[in-house]
Amino acid sequence: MELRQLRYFVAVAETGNISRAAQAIFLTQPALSRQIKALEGEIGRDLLERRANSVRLTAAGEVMLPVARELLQHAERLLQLVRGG
Amino acid sequence: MELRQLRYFVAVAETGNISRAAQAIFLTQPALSRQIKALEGEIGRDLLERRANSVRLTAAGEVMLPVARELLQHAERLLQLVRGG
DNA sequence: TCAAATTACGGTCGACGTAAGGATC
DNA sequence: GATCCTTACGTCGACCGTAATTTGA
Repeated sequence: MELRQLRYFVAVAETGNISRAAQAIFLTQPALSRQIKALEGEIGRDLLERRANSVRLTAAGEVMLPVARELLQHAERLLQLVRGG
Repeated sequence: MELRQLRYFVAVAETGNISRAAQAIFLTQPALSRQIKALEGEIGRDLLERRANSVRLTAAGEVMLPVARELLQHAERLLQLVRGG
């Protein structure tokens, strides 16, 4: 698991749509789809419930989202702290 | 910045020696040395003070170490939470 | 048929290992 | 000279984009 993948996951969760998320983070749909799959594989849980024209978070995804956001904010704070000091 | 690089940095900080850290995390000395350099480049601060037979943390490195540890623990908690739930 | 996701395939960039070089004790 | 760290160089894997396939409204 890497921060990059958490950023991807949060982007998808925020749009509820892999295509738009991909645009938002300047990536293609397949690339993003693959990374989410890889993340799910490593975690051992599905994070998205694939639907017709969109995706929804699974229970595991709902649990993950706020913690992933915290973690990314934590990483931002780390950078500010080390750079600022 | 990726979690992998933070894991590498913590390993180096814990041994005070790139060679031994590399052994501990099953990596070669050059690979580890490069990743630390890359991390320093991205952050914009030196993290290590290169000495004769070892390395020491710089001020920025000392600031970074505890936060990096927290962040990695945070990542572990995330995994446990998502897997356990 | 349209819009979304996935799978397949090829290319490119990055991380790694081996080997060589440099510095300090 | 021994033990570090770094630089150079080639390889392999990972991520990415394009194209093709699949699925559902």
